[in-house]
Amino acid sequence: MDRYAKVVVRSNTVHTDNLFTYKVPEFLIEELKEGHRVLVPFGRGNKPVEAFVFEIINYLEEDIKTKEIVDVLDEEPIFRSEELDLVKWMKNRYLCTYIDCINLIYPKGYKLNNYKVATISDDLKKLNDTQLKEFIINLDEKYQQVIELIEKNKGKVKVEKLKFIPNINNILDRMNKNNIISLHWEYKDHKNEKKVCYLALTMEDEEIDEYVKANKINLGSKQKEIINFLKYNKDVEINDAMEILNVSKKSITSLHDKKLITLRLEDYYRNPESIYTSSYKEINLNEEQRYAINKITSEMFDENKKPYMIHGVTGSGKTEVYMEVIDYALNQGLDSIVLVPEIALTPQTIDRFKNRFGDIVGVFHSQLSEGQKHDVYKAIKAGKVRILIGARSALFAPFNSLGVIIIDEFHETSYKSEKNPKFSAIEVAKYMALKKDVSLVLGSATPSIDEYYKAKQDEYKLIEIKSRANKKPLPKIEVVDMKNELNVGNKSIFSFRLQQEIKEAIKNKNQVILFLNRRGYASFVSCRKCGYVFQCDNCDISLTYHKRNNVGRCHYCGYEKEIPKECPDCGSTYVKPFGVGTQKIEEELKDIFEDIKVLRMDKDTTSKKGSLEEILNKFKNQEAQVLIGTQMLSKGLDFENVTLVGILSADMILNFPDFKSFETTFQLVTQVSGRAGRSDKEGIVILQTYDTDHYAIRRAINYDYEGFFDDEIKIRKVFGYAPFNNMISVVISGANENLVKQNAQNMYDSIIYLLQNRGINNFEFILGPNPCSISKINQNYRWQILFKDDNIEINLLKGIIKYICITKRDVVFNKDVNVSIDINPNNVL
DNA sequence: AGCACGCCGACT
DNA sequence: GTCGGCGTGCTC
Repeated sequence: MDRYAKVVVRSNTVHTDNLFTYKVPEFLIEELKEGHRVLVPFGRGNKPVEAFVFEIINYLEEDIKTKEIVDVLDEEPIFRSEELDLVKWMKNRYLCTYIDCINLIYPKGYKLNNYKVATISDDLKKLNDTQLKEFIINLDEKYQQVIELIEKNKGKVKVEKLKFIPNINNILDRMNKNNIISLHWEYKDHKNEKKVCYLALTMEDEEIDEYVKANKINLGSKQKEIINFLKYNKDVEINDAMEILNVSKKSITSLHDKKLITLRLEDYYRNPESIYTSSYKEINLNEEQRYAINKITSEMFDENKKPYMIHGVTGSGKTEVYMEVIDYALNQGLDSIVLVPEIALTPQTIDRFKNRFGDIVGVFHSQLSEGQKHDVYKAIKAGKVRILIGARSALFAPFNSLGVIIIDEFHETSYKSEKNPKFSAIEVAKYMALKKDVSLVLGSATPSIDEYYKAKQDEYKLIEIKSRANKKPLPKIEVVDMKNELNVGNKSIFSFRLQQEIKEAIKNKNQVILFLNRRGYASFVSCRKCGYVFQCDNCDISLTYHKRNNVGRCHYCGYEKEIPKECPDCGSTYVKPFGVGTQKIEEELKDIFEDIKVLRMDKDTTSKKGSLEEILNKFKNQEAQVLIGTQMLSKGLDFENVTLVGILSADMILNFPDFKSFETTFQLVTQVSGRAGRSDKEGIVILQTYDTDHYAIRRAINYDYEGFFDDEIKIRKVFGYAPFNNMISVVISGANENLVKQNAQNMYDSIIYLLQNRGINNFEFILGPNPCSISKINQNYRWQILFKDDNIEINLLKGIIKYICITKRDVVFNKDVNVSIDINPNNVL
């Protein structure tokens, strides 16, 4: 019986984002499985490309011509059927391509390179040397050049290496047609796996000297050293040997040539103990923690269990709960995934897991190279890594028996991807939990409003932890009204109250954390006379002033320019920086408190590898009294000597033009406050704001999450925001402003037309087209249309957007504009 | 997208 | 008739 395979072809465009049907050749019928990686001829030139088998069928659904699969690329399928389902689900949910999803869940451990080659045609090969020479001499000069190059390259040359010849494609075409050369595609399948080389002697220790003598082998002193070393050390890694003995690779290969040693290649990852033994440590868990652990572990093998949401105040010991749950799972033979918001910011968490569980803890994040990712995947498949800590992409790790997924600080925006596929790790985790019966645990001190609403609707089992693990109360938050500070003549960024508390903390040898949501020195530079504001040349963004080298820097594209003394517009010298950034805080702090030691933690000081750890260690070792930082500070840092937290301006986040800004304010205030008083010392928080009456501030200072939730959910309901509606953002961008605008309008008109055809005449759920809040990034103008699934079924809405933006893309949009679809985006800038 | 192919004008 | 360049349309 005939067999056919429906495959997804590796080609990075939406135009080929379909399932293609290929005939399965006779010799592969037995072997080929769904999830296999195969090689198929694609396009008119039958270019060999990598493809992924999604389905195997034994009849053709319609009368289409098919080509045959060339070969299967790996012994085993790389995807299980549940992973294929996940790809299909994500593609549909986030309106992205198959390949976007495949790239996400399968690190490119293998690289398939294809290239076109030219060889002498079979006809010419039949000629003898003199005939050939005569034939060539009569050819066009350019033809001769090509043949020369082919012969120089041992009868075969890559077409891409001939590109320096003008009009080469035409020349090759004609030579091909005239049967002078033949053109065809070749490929190479690279395995991108890291291997380690081990050395060992080929014979017993005693025999070796005799063998050397008997065969009269000359050994250099270095070579003798290696042999002696190997007598006493078994299985030496080649790099170690080279380093310890200070020998070159040449000496080692030469010993190998003399058949005295063997070289053995093995997979890169270390061999940790693969059998897990629980290292019992007395941990004092409080009743609430124990309840949470019991609840989750007792239901681990229940079918159709709901996901859990742990709402625990800052410092409530959620990590201990996670670790106990994971420990239980391990003892039951189940593996775990722990998602953290940003791997770089959580060295403390990783340390805690490694201390407790040892070598079976793996780390995974997007900054790893493709090869490194592949190594981690292999270790997971081999059962050598059983707990994986990572950013959102760690969710797709190929565990054989996954039992637990934990998402820590799940309210963080980093769980939503900004690039294709623009997935939400929480949504995907829920999908996976449902399909695989995994225990999913979301934890946060400040749950996002939409998920908490769902918890109240019984989609989650809500577990509350209301007391801190150290039994200390949460630090008191004191509000300072900055309007009054101005009235009493304090123009400084620091209120008198905050200054007083800083003094007090330093006197008592305690530490201080100051939080400000903006890096740099000043938020913008402008001319006091004419109001000119320095802007980025590439983006619609004002430049942030960085005092050290007197430049304005764009925080979107990195553009920098020197700030002149005179206004480029009116020529006046009243050019001044406005607003405050972390740099300015540092400067002003040093003005007020002489001899104070300050550390600054923001994107500017932590961009170098290892610099974050350095800053954290310095602060931990009390080398500085004050740590100034941005958002980064809110993410789970634990310093026992911090007694004072200063929030310098809560308004900055509050006034952000986004519907989630109140939620973000509440979360940041709560999280940052939670950094104080984490050990035996009690903490205090000073919060400075101009808007003392705002409910986000009032609720936050009382740690009243429920109250904030009640206030906020009413507003969300009235305006139809999440969780009551989904929001879909379509951004059209391009270098030509008019074209972008026109295309946005074109899309709007097409959508309206389709909706009217379906009898829908109320378009209030569509906003736009409008220029984006940030109307230009990197020389690209941006227009936006926003949709809410108000009065329209989400799948109908998505179907229409998909039809316009993907299926009919070429008709609706110019090829020079870029169309980006985001389902429930983090922000709508 | 990326590739092959076909059409057309220029030039010998 | 040949060369060089560009526009077009399809991909199992």
